[in-house]
Amino acid sequence: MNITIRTPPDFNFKRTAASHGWSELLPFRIDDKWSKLSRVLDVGANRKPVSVEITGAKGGLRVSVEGELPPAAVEKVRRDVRHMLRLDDPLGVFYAEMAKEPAFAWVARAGAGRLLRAPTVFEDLVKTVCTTNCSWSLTKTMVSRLVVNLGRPARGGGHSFPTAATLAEAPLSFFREEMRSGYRAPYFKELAGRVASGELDVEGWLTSELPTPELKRAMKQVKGVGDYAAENLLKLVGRYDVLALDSWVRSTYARLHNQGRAAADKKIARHYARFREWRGLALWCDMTKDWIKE
DNA sequence: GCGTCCAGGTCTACC
DNA sequence: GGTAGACCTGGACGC
Repeated sequence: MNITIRTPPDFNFKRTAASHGWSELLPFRIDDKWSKLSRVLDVGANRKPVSVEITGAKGGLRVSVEGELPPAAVEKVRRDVRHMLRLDDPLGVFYAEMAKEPAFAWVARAGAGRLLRAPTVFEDLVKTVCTTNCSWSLTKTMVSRLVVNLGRPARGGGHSFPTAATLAEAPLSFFREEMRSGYRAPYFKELAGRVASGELDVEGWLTSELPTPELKRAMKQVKGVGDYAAENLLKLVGRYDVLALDSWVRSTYARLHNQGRAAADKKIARHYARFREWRGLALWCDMTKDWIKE
């Protein structure tokens, strides 16, 4: 069956699907042209997960699912797709700010700035820890092993992202010997236990009223989450007054704005400071401008 | 084939 | 509060 989802006028499917590396991490998949985003979604504890294919259509999205789904499951798919592709994020003020500067005016024209995210903060959190202190290829390998081994098989192929409860039940040896996550293994085990027991409400970060520095402090209470990981997560919950500097951003900044020489973090911060609460998003758009030709 | 470096960093101990 | 050293893994690179 096909589900149609209306999108805002400034929405750009390709820019969103390819906004950062998440589309390459299971249970997401992206085609070579960045025109079809696939994803396995949970549609209820008593139903098999479903594999959906999302493509851009005029004025909206087409979400294809194998077979038919009951109304409640259709509603869950709609909700997840809207959340993942940030369809309800208010970016009008951001685009107005970007349009004021010639070097950033393309952002509003292109409809860039929607950062793809998972249906749950828990998944984004686990994946973010998988990006730290390793190559991108190792990140993909660790996430794939986690999803394939612990995720539920889906109708239409693939596996869902495992829940915190599933991770909590897995032995520490799984994270070490199967996932091969190295020193991160006890971090995942501890995090999953805290989330599954209800001690830690990471989904609440989406609607938290804490000021960003306090929310960042709360995020850093999770083992394996430092400055970069917390700031990356902040962007994924809609806070852009942080930069999330990592080695890739630093080297890209050096190439684009510093004649190939390494720049101090303070210099990078100064470069984007004028964008205030949008500086993190302005930086990311700047770094990824050439990923897609206008 | 082997050793070294380092990648989309973080933690701990120590000062 | 700032910093050195340790930490898993695996791909790239030099020899």
